[in-house]
Amino acid sequence: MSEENENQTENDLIAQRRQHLQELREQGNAFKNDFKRDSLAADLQKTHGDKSKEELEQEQVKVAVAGRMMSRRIMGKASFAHMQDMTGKIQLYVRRDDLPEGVYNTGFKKWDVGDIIGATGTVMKTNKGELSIHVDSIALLTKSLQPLPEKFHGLTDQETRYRQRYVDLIMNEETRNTFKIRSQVIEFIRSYLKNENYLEVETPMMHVIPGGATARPFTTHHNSLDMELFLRIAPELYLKRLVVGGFEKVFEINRSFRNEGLSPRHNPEFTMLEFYQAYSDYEDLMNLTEDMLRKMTTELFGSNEITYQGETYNLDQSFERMTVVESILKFNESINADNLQSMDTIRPIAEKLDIPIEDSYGLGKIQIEIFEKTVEAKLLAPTFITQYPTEVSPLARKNDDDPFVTDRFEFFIGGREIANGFSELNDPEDQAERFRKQVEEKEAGDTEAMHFDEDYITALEYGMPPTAGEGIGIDRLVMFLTDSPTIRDVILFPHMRYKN
RNA sequence: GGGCCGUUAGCUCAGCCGGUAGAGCAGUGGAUUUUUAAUCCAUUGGUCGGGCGUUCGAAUCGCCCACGGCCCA
Repeated sequence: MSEENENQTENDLIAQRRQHLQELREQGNAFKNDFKRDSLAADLQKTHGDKSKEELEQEQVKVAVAGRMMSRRIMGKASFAHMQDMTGKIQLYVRRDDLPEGVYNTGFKKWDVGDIIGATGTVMKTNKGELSIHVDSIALLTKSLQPLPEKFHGLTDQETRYRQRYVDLIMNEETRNTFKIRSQVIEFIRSYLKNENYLEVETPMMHVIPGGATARPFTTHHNSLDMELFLRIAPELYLKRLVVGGFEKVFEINRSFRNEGLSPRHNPEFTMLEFYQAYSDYEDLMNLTEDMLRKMTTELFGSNEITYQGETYNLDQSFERMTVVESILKFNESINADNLQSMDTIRPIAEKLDIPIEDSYGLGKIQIEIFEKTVEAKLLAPTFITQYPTEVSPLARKNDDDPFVTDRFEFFIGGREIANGFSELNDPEDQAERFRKQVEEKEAGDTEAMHFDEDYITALEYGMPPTAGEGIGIDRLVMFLTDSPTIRDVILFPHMRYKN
């Protein structure tokens, strides 16, 4: 395509900027990298924001700043521009007669909003009281060819925000803030667990046998080994191998992958914290979870009150705890406890709720279906649900008094599952039996059922100390903490369909 | 996978009982030495998501497709 054609098919605004870039190229290196800044916008606001106009005139503080020009108001021989760096914005006051000859008219006035610039000058305050920099030298560092969204409404189109996150980040402070909080959440968890003597580890992302959860995996292929591999659906079985190995407290924060539909709560790759500690049980982990979340909100927000989608949640009060069965009874007045205890009586309940019952479903599975349909979304206040049926918990330790259930909990807040933890099953023979059941279900057509992992059984046969483990969905936790309605708002580059 | 809604200028949006596309911001030219959604005058800019159909005529009506959003599975 000739340059002429290219310009014809290209938007006028871009063509114009390309022309500007061409002129810069003719003057020398158009992508110079010789400007050093010494100050950041937020630091300047913090250090000088409270000073008076007169004080600043006295002090004559010289600074060098750099960033993206976000707006510009030309008023003849003087102009105001806002420049944004990684910490925030600062206003520049640019006067023709304070700059070297020609810079103002043939340089500054021809630059575009969105360009990356560097400026030196003196910290000042305008008559209206805005901290600014009275510029004495200014340079264009990087030409921006793409026009930015409008200054007032900004970028609101969700699709563009996800597909071109860089534009979203340039334009929306809220977005920047969400991802800063995400980073802080992860940083907090690391320091909390390290403080508890945990060791951070990395385990394989590519599994020969996908395990640790019931979900469909992505498959891939290793060329030189000519073998099928699976992207991990959970790190669980590897982390417990490490506990066998003597790392009695381990955690991993990283991606897992599940081959399922997209939704406001599901992204095919998502981030989980999993942690395991020996000589502990699931109650210890409930206590730890409660403590960790409370300290997290205190440290990050200075408060334990979180507002999510219009509801306020207080994490100060101790979190509610109830069993699966108790919760079903609580939210279904028409159901009584006995009805949940036999196939004959639970079937009609499930049918009434339009829950399709597969032949392979046992009592426990049907209980969980009823729970998911009638309870989950109503668990707004922070709540631990405990005693999950053994049938749906193939890696969890059976309860000593009632082997129908396991010593397992899930944590809910705002009607969403955030965490899942249990006393780990460390009886290798029981575990082998559970795997066999999973394989039966897989053979009966359940694509999400687990494989039999022989090496994992071997590991347990060496002896895993009594251990409790938990997984926390980082994306969902961050959604809650940042008041984000969809998981896409907390993942920098969420998965999108290919768009031509 | 199913239902509903959306896709119009770079951005944010009008126009949708069919009559040949508009506004604000951005851009361009001009005025302006403390503005801040700066202001004032003038002005450029569109395969109306894609395709097929109905019609003398489609941004507008119908069908199909793509992408997105919400709800359900």
